[in-house]
Amino acid sequence: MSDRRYEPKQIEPRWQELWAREGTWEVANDPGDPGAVQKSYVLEMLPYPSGEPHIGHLKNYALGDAIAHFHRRTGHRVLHPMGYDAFGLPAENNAIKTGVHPRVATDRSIAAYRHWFHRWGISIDWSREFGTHEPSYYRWTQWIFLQLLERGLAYRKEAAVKWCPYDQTVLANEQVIDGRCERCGHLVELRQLEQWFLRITAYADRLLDDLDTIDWPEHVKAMQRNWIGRSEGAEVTFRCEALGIDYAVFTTRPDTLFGATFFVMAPEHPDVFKLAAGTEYEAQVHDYVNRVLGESVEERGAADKPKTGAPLGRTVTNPVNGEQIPMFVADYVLMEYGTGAVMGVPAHDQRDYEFARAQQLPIRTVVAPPGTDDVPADRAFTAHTDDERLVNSGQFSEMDAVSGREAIVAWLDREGAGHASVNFRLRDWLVSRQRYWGCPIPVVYCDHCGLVAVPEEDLPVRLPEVEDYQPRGRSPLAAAEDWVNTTCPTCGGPARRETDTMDTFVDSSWYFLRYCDARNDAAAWDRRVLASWMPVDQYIGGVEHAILHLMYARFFVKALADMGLVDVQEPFQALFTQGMILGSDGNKMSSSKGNVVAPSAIVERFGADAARCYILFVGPPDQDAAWSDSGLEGVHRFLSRLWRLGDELGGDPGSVAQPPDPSGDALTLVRKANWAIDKVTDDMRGRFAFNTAIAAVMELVNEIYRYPGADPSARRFATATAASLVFPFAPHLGAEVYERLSGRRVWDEPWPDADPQMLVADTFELVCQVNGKVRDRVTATTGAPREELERLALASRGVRSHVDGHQVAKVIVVPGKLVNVVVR
RNA sequence: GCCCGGGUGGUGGAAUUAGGUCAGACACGGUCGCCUUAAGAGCGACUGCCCUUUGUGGCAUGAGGGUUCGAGUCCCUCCCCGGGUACCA
Repeated sequence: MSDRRYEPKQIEPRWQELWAREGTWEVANDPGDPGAVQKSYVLEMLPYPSGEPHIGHLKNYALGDAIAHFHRRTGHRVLHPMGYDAFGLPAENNAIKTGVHPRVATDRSIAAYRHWFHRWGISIDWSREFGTHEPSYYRWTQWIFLQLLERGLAYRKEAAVKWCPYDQTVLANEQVIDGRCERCGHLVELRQLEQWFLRITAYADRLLDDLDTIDWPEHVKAMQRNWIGRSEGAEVTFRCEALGIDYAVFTTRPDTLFGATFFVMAPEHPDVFKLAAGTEYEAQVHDYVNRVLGESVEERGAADKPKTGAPLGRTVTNPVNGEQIPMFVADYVLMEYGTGAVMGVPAHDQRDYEFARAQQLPIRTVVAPPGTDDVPADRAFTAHTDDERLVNSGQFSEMDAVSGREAIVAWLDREGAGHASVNFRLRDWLVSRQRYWGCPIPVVYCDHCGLVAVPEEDLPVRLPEVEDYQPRGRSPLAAAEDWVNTTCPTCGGPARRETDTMDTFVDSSWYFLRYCDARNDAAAWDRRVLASWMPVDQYIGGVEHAILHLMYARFFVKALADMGLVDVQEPFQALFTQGMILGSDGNKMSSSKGNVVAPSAIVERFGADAARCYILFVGPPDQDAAWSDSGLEGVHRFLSRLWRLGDELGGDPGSVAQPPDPSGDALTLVRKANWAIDKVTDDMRGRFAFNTAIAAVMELVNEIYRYPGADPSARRFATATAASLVFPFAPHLGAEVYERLSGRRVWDEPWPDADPQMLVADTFELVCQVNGKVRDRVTATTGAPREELERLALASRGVRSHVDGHQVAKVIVVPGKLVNVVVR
């Protein structure tokens, strides 16, 4: 046995240099002959370059790399590129703090990331690398924006938008978490501002329906479904006779229409002051609305907050019964959802109930279980049963709730007072940001021509240099006067550039398309090239992007498909969401807790292979796992053992083929090697069971140690097999050991096939049970008939002693496995 | 509240896809041994719990029921933990 030591520091750089020099992982575009060799596009979410990569990145790329290697060696042309999501607030905030230009800090960080990806041995096609902040990339981001603008999918609108007072910019709904800015945690305010939106709501139905066509984790689909929030119901018109205006409301419960005893509008509703004007409540309404609009989004959103509101002094007509019901303004009604007004049905809605109690409004039950006409008002909306029927509902009374609902909607339709309707929770995507470090929006404002798109040939609109990035509620770009003042592309007169930049999620909504044709200067991509790679076959990243990035990217692809620019409906055919690596204390890593594990330190000490293998071995990759130094050492020990086998057996390269007709210990080793091939292959194919795959290779290595005297050809075969199987997880060591034994490059070798003859033994251990309890085990011949197995079991000592004195009721035989004797 | 996950040794986890091999692979930690002047590294053995019957013994996969010859795995009820989301009418 060798007593030399495994030194990853000597092994790993050698392979890294070779892969870099030879461009081993580069793959050419070959749109001419799609299908000749099966393609596989393996992609990890691109990193946001900030400082140095952390342990989560190592996990992400170790996972993707294992899949990429496995696909390559199972006969696929694999596209596995890398880039950087380089625009964004953190770099800009850092610039404000340190005075370092965001471009400088970002480029520095990109260099660090690039260095570590090499050092980790990730098999990346570096010929396609880019950063989203490069003009050669954002030129096409702007181009896509113009395509959206041309089709009305990008538009400007004044709306009550979420504003972060700290970052001094507006935010998308998706970027507000519990009423706070997801970046800085400050309470978000509502402001009435004109902003740029992308019309993602036009795709709500397809974004929802097409979830059924993709292979994503169920919980991610569920989150997207919730976020899209499709509700079926009806729109019903209530007329305010005094002003002669019709107000529509959306309801999911048209069956409760007869129970509407009041009508409520959102404080932001444009008609609120008009309605109250001249009534005795005018001053009260002004006070109330002003107070509510000054509240933060969080205060406003608290669910347990008591219901408040003010009467408007007007009534509307309930279309089904002609009743005049009073109008109110109340902050529990949201302007952004539905029509900004609701009918109040206190008997069948918790919120309406609370409001009715606060305002002392009547509560009328209109849906009740059979045999009851009136349900206690405080319980009416909780207990719903299938056999409920309508009561106090005029001509619809006594109908069951389901057909009553349909009948009421049909009646409304006939009378022109309403119709069936579907509502979505999803809102349009607010994409403009009043910040510096982002992609400029390529439009100008001309006094004569109004809003004018920058012509394609003038792209990119370059981000100007500015001295001061400090956010002041308007974009820092506005200070670059030379840049802002331009000429109108249409009339040639003076014009001003748009000074807002785009949300960085725009940049990352199409980067996976650009990788396919990254060096194309004439277009964002060649459609044929795109068709040869898309969709991404396996996408890998954190769940934190379940809604934002993953929804936006799906929207972009659908919009681009409608323009005839791409040929797929979904960008990511399969998605894998990885769990986090937690600190050794089980908490999320953070510098304040002092539990941060830096990948650089681990790789320095134990090598990239050990770090990568450990992260994959510690548990199922979709689960969170706590970091453990001793666990890492255990994996390092395993790799050392494999290395020493290579050192011992690999003096002069030769055959590593499976030896013919092995017997004795050699047969045991050959069987174990084939078992490991079968197990690892199975764990990798479709599943992501890297932890058990690595465990299987460990078992194989342990077995080789157990039989030091076995025939050397069998030991060489088993060791080379272990190296070949471990290569996707520990590429340097796998390549090293395989080369020592065979003289060949393991990545050029096809993935091994298990020899079916070696997967089954001649005999097996027959489990003998009595009443379901194991009482004996005997050796039986593989493929023996049932009668034979039954006879063996009944004859076994353990079974005889438990059957003795009882009557055998029946005997269950599971061929190849067990016999269960049932006795009374 | 609603929607997803998940509860298995001292620890991370395996077995859950089709119910079947005394449940616990692999690894960490622990105990002991070999080697060594010593330490380290390495190698090897043992390691779920219980027992005044140490036995081809009993118990055991969050709790309680059920289906079955047989349940960690399937069904019902409940408890606990994690994540997402929430005044969406």
